[in-house]
Amino acid sequence: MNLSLPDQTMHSSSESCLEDDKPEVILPCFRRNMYEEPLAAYSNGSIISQLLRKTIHNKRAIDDNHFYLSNSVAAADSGQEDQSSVSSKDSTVEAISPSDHVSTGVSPEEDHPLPDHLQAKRARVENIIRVMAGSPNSRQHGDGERCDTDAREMREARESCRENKRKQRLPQHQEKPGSSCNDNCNTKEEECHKLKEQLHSMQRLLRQLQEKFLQVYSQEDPEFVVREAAGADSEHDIIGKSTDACYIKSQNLQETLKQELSKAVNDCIDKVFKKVSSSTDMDISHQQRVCSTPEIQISLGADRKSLAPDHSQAEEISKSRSSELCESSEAQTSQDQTEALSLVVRKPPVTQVSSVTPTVKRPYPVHQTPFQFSYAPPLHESHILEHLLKYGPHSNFGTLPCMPPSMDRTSPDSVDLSWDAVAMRSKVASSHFGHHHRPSSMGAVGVDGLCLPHVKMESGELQSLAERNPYMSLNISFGSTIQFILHAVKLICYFTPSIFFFISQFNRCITSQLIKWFSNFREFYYIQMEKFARQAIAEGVHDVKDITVSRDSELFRALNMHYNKANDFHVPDRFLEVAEITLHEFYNAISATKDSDSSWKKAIYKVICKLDSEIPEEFKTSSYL
DNA sequence: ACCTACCCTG
DNA sequence: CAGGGTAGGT
Repeated sequence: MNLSLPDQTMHSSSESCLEDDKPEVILPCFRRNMYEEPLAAYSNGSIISQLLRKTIHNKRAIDDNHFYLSNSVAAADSGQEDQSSVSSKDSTVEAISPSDHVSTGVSPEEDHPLPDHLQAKRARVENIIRVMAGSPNSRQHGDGERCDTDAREMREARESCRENKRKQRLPQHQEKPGSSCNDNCNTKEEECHKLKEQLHSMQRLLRQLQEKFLQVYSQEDPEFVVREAAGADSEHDIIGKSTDACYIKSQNLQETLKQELSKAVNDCIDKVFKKVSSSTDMDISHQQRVCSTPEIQISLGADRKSLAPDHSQAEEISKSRSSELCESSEAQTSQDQTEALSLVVRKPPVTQVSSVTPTVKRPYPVHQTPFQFSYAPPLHESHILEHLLKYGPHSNFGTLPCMPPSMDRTSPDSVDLSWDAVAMRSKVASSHFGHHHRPSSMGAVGVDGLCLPHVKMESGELQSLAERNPYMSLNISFGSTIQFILHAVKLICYFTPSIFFFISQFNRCITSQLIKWFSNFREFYYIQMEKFARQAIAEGVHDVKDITVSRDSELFRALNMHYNKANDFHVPDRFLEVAEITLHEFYNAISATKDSDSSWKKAIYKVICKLDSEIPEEFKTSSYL
């Protein structure tokens, strides 16, 4: 833990790290996309429908594990080909994204009028979006910088909301008359934020999808690109008259995507390392060594087709979601992070591990690798780091090896929140972490893998560390994960050595959290001591020697209930001794009326802190956690 | 100015 | 257990 760093530097680094959205980094590869201009021209309300219309309806892509995307696509699908499912769709979509209901002139829904309640809902959503469009913060999308600014402003607005909440809790009674209005405003504002973020997410997500589809079709059917480039007419042709053809193509889409993505894997890795090695002489041999560890070689040597099709696609979708839905997921939960970061790392179920391990023995690039090492500055360190953490250096950080599928779904939240939380706040919502059962992909990485001193560790050391510590050795692929992340971190440092400050901020927040916890524990301890000391005095105990602390003592039970509720830890005898001494100190001080002094406890603290014991080694590792 | 302990509140 | 105010130390 490094607490001696310049705060201002760290703050500036970390804050900008976390407050920036990164469409600029994510999307450079899309700039050549012919969809870029139409995207920018679409209104807020129409863009989703337009994009969805362009998107090939691949029902196989609809995976329950990816509810967000599935609902988006399902909405379009059902609108076109299965009106009977409208009502069920509505119930599903309602809580997901209002964007799904927003349509334009080409919407098939026009041909099939919606039920009244759906129309009302649609009108409501459209109205909200119109309000957003008219707000000062609202802008047309398709411009990365603007998205960036929007996201930042939304965060600021959320912070402002949070600030308002905080102020409302203050005993300032003058706010009473307007409190309900404030609540309404805040609620509405939050709703707008949610919608806005969801829109952004959907736009980016769909843009990625378009890019992928475009590439696929450009190879399978060069005319497709020509038709697409021809403009709206050809688009209508594809969407309307040629829908069947699209569907037929969609049958092969999954396989094609898989193949294309797989083909890109080795090429990208090779290119990246060639570029890196040619651009620097920094320890590149080591990095290559890291990337060619036997474990990784196994994966490299594996047949690309060995990637299960479903998994491959799921991975693809997951990747998209990983990046696109960070903000929206956070917005959907609409919760401040109020719970402590789980520092205890637990093993995920083995079955879950095995199901995802094959995909993450190594980074998986895709054609549209948003992060390119040749991409010129200005890239803020936070861009790179966040992107790496979201995508990995080759766009696949969303499927970390030690993340079971269930966590995979929440990975965007987890990743994003991890960094957000640790840098902005010192706490992380447990809901995002699977209620403390979250595997340690980020926990261990954040605390250990990215801690700068640890970065210097060789991968072998990390592996052995993982093996020694059962709370770190989550599964067999933990080592490769660490290697992967270690590698990513090193590469980050090529661009931004000052990432160190971000890491420092991370540690600072972790430290602050720990300080708070220990402070609370300590507080409870001394409160109990004072309480029982006064109780003894009140009960007429005259001799301090009459006050003892044993395992049967009420004091001990109270403390044990607090620290060791499950009673699964054998409290050392030494604690009883120290507790008794503490009690005596309090008794004596109170008896001597020293408690009239405001700092009378400090003398006791001084005495007690000298009695502290060494923490046993085994306790530090795992077995008592 | 910054950090921390202490204290209080919810 | 967390958040926040305050006081005191550096």
